[in-house]
Amino acid sequence: MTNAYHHGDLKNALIRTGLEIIETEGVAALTLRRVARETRVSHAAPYRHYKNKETLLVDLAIAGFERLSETFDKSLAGFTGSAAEQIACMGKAYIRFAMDHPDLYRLMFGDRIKTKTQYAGFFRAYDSMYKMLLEMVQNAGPRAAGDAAITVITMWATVHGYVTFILDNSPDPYVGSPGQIDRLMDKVASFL
Amino acid sequence: MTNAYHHGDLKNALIRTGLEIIETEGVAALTLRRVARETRVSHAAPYRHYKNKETLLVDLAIAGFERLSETFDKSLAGFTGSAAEQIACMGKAYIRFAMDHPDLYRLMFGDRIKTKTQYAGFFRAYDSMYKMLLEMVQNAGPRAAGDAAITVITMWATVHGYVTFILDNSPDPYVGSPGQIDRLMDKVASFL
DNA sequence: GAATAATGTTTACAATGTCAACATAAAACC
DNA sequence: GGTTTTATGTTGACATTGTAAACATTATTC
Repeated sequence: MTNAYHHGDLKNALIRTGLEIIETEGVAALTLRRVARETRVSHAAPYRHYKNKETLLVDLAIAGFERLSETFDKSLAGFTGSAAEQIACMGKAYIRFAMDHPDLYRLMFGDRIKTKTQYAGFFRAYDSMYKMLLEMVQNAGPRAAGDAAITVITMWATVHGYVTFILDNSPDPYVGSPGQIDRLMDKVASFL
Repeated sequence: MTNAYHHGDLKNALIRTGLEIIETEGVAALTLRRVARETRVSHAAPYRHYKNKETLLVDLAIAGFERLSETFDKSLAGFTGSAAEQIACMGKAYIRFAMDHPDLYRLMFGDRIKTKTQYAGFFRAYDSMYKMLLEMVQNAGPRAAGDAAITVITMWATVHGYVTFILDNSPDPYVGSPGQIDRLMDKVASFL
């Protein structure tokens, strides 16, 4: 397995190292050569597994979606409450995830990765999250299909926009305070 | 003025060139050396006017805020309608601006510029826009001061989040269609 | 008019993404 | 079992970039 020459599981090792760098020093510190270095491999080795830097970033973003999914599962495990309460709970979990993993979140939703839909794995991760939200809104009460879509988009846009205000900078000094998050989520839940 | 050696107005010329590059080829194509080249000046000349690349980007973002302001003025000139209609009108102008100048918008609101609040000019531009929105919401009807703030944040976050869905990629294939924009803005106006 | 400050240029450097040429281990095939 | 092929590493090279230092030229100030 772990020869001197052949690594054995380099691709996953690169992903692990990449996530580590993103979480500790941010995406700006993530260079291909550094990922290689910290995985104890030559600077060109990643090219045997990735066409270029962006395709590695795609895998890191996909890993991010998996973690976000787990966060949702945990926050909803054994949750009993109205549809609106459930949505508020998930929204808060979403915001906390973004605040805890700012650069990973940016990688998933920002413009660092261009034309994301061209990457099948990325699209799957994104789309399954959208489908989950759609289902949740539809379970909250009967409505026309088109209406559920616009409701989901509006809610998600609100939370996502708010999160980027927190992460990137805020037009208002109170952005991101716990009290404001609660009030924002109350409003979002009322979109139903 | 325009000597062979001393340019005369290099700083503004750099800003003009930078905006040109952003609008035509995007922020990824904007390198300091290229801005210098297209301004017909040596690659280190910008350093007499800017500490580093980021400080030039800050000036470009500020120019973006000025343009967005003008867009608002135009879209509201002679507008007569309810407060809700006015907000919907401005929201649509905002979305159109972002779609027309995607990379400039990203520069203004994205994470390309770190800790924006440290730049006084940037903060002023940002803050005056926030104040304007706040005033508009307060004019729509009497409400507690704290309530106006959360209302503005929610509205702005929704529109901003929606815009980044359009620019970066969309979880839903209909994101960005004219009909959807109208329906989203109806919802936003109802936040009042 | 000389000293000084402002504003250019040239040269240099380290870091980065990427490619080509080469080396070695693993797998497939006879 | 040995040979060929493929997968997966390494080394070395290159152009581009941001940035700093040293130097040149023009403006400004005393």
